[in-house]
Amino acid sequence: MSKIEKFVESITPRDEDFARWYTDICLGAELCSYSSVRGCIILRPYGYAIWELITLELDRRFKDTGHQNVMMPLFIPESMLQKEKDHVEGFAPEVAWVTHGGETPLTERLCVRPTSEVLFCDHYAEIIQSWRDLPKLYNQWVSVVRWEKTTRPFLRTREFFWQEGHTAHATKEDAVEETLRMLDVYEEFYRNALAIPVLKGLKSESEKFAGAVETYTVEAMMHDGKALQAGTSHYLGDGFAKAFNIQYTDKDNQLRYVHQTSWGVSSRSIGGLIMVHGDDEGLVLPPAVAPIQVVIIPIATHKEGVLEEATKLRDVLKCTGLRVFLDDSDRMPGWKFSEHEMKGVPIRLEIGPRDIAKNQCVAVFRDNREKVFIALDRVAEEVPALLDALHDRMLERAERSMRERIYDVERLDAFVRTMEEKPGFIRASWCGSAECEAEIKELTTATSRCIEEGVDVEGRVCVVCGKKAQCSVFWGKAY
RNA sequence: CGGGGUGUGGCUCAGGUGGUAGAGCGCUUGGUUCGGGACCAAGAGGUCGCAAGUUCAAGUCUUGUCACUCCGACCA
Repeated sequence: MSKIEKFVESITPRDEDFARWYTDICLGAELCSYSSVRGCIILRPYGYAIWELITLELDRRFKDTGHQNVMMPLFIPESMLQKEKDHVEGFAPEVAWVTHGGETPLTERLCVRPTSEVLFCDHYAEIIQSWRDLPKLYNQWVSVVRWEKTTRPFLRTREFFWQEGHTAHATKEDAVEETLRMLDVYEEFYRNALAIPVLKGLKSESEKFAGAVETYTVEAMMHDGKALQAGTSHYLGDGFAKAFNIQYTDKDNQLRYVHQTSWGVSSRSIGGLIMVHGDDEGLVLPPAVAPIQVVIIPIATHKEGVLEEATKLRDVLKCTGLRVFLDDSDRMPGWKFSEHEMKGVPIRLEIGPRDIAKNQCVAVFRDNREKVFIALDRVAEEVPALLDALHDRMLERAERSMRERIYDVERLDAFVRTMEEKPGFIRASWCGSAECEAEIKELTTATSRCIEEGVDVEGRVCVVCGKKAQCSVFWGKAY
């Protein structure tokens, strides 16, 4: 074993160097490659397949809630971007500009979209006239560019893939309802598709989206205790509508401004998958977004009947609609085991001469490595149920891991000490002032992740200044 | 933007004091193997990041430059 081990490709142990472990997985599981442009990645087939499944899961939910897909242009004229003041100021530092067409300088430079609020607004101003035109429930699947200085695969890339929903409503109530509805969609998606539990809530003033009235977020806790902003949903109010003159004639023949929302989830969610579920053997994927849900590994393929039985097994499983892969390459079985563990395949089925003699196969689960025998004529019924159970275990484990690492703190010194000593989130009351929030960032580098919903803080005081608390906040170091 | 590090086959790296490039892994072909990363044999593959300079001679020395990477600052 030790002689072999030397030659075996291995990844950095997770708890030795989390950042290197993360990169090792991205490359080792063949999710992505670095590209020749710093901060941009190439999504390889396996990584893209995961993204494709994520988009399918989300898109289905968007359609179910009445949304339509559109495609806006890649470029935004500078003058259009500048119409909403807060919005430009927020994005200006990280915008990429197109200045030339061929050799000819452009009369107005074009921004490569960092997000598409203004494009949607410009279009909405054109197509919305009457209350009958509302609501407009649009979404688009595109990539956007933000010229980041520090980049990491999936977590912070200069170009990333995402969906951005943009809606226009007649009233504030409708828009706020939409904002919260999509936040719930995100939460449900993260739990049921990615097996990732999230904290849901409102962002503080300093953390909210440039140009929004309110920003809601779903925040997930990674294995190292840091927070990943996993999705945001913004209530934009009528600020954009006023800047872009998006008005409609209401039933009472009065001109009114629309109220808008926007919301997005990006390819960063893949980073979340890696950092929530991965282990020292590699990626661990929840079945819903696993490009291969079941890998079949035949043992002793040169022996009579093995490949035939393995193929039969594959065909039976395919009929149940599962994504199955029969690895009949000429690699050693051990090599295949490791390879598919690295790729996070939820269930491995082994079938060899000894199994065939007993009319069974061996199932091994990626999450807990447990092994069970399944009768060949029971595979089609049992495997789907085993996958469901695997998803539930993954979610449960992630949930426990998060809950166990949220610490309640009442005083600033305890806050600082806890943040230093224990990876995870802190739950602490806050007066709502930007000064106190800044002080915590200054002392600990942690930021407010979101405001806890439905909590009565009567009688409580701010963890920093000791004045009357306005709300309970989750704090953490963030990616 | 500041500081450190690294650029040599696809990958990881070796090449004291200059003399015209090597290993392991991977890859190709054939054979034997197959229940946790096999073995044997024969092959293919490199203008040493780029550009100047010193020298009879540069992977090696000098200068410049570019890229990547780590730490910090910044950052939705």
